[in-house]
Amino acid sequence: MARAATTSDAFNAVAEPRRREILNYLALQERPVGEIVDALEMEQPSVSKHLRVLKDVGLVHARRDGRQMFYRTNAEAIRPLHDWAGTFERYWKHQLIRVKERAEEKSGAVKKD
Amino acid sequence: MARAATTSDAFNAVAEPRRREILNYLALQERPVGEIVDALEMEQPSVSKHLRVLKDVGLVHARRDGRQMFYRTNAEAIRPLHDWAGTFERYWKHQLIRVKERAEEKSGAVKKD
DNA sequence: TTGACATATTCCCATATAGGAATGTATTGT
DNA sequence: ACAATACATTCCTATATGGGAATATGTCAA
Repeated sequence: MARAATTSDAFNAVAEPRRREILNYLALQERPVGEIVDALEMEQPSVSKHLRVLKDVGLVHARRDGRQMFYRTNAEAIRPLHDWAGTFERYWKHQLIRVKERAEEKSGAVKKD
Repeated sequence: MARAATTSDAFNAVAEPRRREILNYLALQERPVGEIVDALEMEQPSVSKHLRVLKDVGLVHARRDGRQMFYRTNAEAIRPLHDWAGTFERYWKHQLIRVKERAEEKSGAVKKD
């Protein structure tokens, strides 16, 4: 079997750097495709294709206004990713504590703040 | 150009569901490959290959003990992902506030708690 | 050294891109 | 209706898988 489709979920969709750039840009406010093309200096078809992927997994919402299509980031869809990564927070905090403890042992100092 | 390599960064590496399972499992404590195989019911070569990818991007650390290789999650490497997703936190909070406000408008109730 | 155990790597293949080029579609102005 | 504008989709191709099977490598025990 090949790799999972980028359209399968948010994890795969944000694995692409350009798509993260688009999400960052659209988080500030909704924008028509043309502005994304100009701002991020990407080819228009490329932007449309990335937006299609993002829309399919629910990471962006689209609204038509005349000839333009306005897109905006649906931050809510990024939460599962944040939550998953967050489950490791206690582990990296523990690691930092251990690093700090070792540093204090080495220095021989007993800080009391 | 094809899709970016899974070894290019943590984002690509965790896009694979089985690799997230492995990271979850190894976060609790270090484990030899054989236990991962048994616990997650995956083929041994498959586990070794996923571990290789995870190690290449720094998401796990390995330690040899006799014939066994013990792996453990390097939570620190997951922080960039958590941080990136976290930049959207204020946006989804805003959305929740708006949803709440609309709900209150509709109900016509003025809660004072 | 030989055999067994624990992992890692290689080979093969079906599949899914991502980018570039070209083309199709929707909407507006005249 | 027709041209122009703004996007979306299709076609093509090089590339990168991820799983299964087979094999190679590393380590320990006798």
